[in-house]
Amino acid sequence: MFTLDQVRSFVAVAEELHFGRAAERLNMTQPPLSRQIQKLEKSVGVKLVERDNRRVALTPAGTAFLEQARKVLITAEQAPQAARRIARGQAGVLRIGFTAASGFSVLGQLLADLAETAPEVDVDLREMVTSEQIAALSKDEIDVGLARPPFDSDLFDSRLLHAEPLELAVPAGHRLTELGRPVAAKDLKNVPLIMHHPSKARYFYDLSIRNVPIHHGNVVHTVSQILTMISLVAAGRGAAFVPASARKLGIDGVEHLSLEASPDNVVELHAVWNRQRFNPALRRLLTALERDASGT
Amino acid sequence: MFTLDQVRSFVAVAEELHFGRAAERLNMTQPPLSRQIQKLEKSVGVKLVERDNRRVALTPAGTAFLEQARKVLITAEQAPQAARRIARGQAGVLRIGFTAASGFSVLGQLLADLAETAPEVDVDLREMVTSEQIAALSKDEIDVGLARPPFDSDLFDSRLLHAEPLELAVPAGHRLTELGRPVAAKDLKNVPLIMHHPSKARYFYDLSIRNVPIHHGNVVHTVSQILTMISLVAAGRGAAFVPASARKLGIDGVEHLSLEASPDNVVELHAVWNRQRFNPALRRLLTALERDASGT
DNA sequence: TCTATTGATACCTGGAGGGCATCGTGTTTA
DNA sequence: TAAACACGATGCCCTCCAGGTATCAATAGA
Repeated sequence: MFTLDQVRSFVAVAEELHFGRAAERLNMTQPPLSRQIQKLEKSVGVKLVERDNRRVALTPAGTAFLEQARKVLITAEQAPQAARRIARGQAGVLRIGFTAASGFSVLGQLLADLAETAPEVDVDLREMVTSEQIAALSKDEIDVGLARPPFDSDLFDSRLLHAEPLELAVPAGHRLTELGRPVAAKDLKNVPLIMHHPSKARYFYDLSIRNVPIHHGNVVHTVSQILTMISLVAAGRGAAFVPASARKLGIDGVEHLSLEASPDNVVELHAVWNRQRFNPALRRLLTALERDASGT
Repeated sequence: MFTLDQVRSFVAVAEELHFGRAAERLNMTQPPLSRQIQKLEKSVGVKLVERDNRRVALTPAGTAFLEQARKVLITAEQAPQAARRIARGQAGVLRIGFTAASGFSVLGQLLADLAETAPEVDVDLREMVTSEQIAALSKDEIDVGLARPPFDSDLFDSRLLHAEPLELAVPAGHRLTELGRPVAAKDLKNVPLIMHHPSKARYFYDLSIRNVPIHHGNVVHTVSQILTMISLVAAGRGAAFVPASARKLGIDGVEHLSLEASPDNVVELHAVWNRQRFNPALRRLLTALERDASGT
């Protein structure tokens, strides 16, 4: 097989139609150039350049090969460019795992920022719960997750994206809406509750019971998705603890009530990524987040 | 700049994700392969393969480069094929110069044969008189001409394509049409003649006066193209010596009469080409001609 | 803790590629 | 017509790089 240098030599000769000048252009002397062309012809198996002491011309095969040769050189020269752009994070694909809840809090703004700062980065969105995201990060199936802590900080790095309080979603016209103050634990004594699944939505489950002592007899449903909870609230099945941003969903028949202030009442959403597999486009995402944070 | 070998090495590593196995596939040992990858990364300017003692994986940039690398290899491997096909005469362009007169004798059959035996050969047709064809062959503007002898046999090789007698074209209803025998020189005593141009159509001019002693007083027009002659004959301006194949033109108002037999009365048409610039597709054309000749 | 695996490194060797000098041949010049 | 010239090919030498062997270093698993 021939080498790229031989191809370059051939193109120079084909363009100059003169070995001496071609050699000059290639910063070498004429003899090794002659030999390179001979080798190229041998490996292609065809005479490419017709030459005698006076005249250098391409054979028909040489003319055809010249076209191909240029194509080879161009592809070879362009090959590193895509790689470099991706390495700089200017292009490429960023696979983002997100929880349904993050979908109505930060995801929209985040995507808008990313599109502005790194328009050549394609985004691949996959909705999954936190535990699935962690697994996907380990298996290199996503580049970054929008998930709830805690994370194993040996394997994963993370950044706080968004913090908000839990609130109580109640059916419209519920008696608690007339309370005139934040809802306290004692107000919930006889209120039917739609609770988070203790393992599948462990983060919310833990957070809820840490803030409000639950009368387990009041729990009428156990679900794992915030959206499902809100639907059930709208259907009048009971009240539910949901992040403040769930207001943005604007579901009819649901009202959102603040809970009594507590330092523990903070729902956190983090961007998480695998320390070992840092996708350069991720840096762009983080830059976008920084701008976002400083802007707010 | 990187080499094709480095690209091949990278593709092997990317596919195996294991230096030892990749080296085996490349018929080499692992250490030089590691170095090739290092060099490639250095020349691309980007880390392409993430590796530690336990794990080999492509970086995002590496994934992008792999795609490009495969493209480079494919183009490089295909480059010689077109050249080889053309060298074998299986493809390419054949530029054919032809005289207007050959257009209605052999050209059609020749193109049909060529299309059958070498369908991938493209044909570039250019109408020109013999002298122009000779000049074009010298300047490598056509690959083969369909022309009249003589040719300088040092520079050009040729092959007889077609031989036919000269005939006399007369206006329909001309008194010679009632002769009932081939026209002889004496029959032309008072017939107005349309003659060939002595230099531009020298071949026909020489041939005509060699066969029939011309009364120069009878010459009413001097033209260089057979088609023009026939048109003038159809217009009743006089009679003209034209090759037998001119009958095929089927021009209304013209009748073709045989001339008295003579061994000199042979109009020859040759395929001519430059000995120094033999287009491989030409060999295909000649093969086609051979078949044609044996078939007739 | 010991061993197996695997990529990186050190060192050596053969071959490919480049440079210089020169040849062969065809063209131009005196 | 002979000498000078132009240009690609060839011979010879030298350098440098790719590849091989041996070994190291780091990690995972027993």
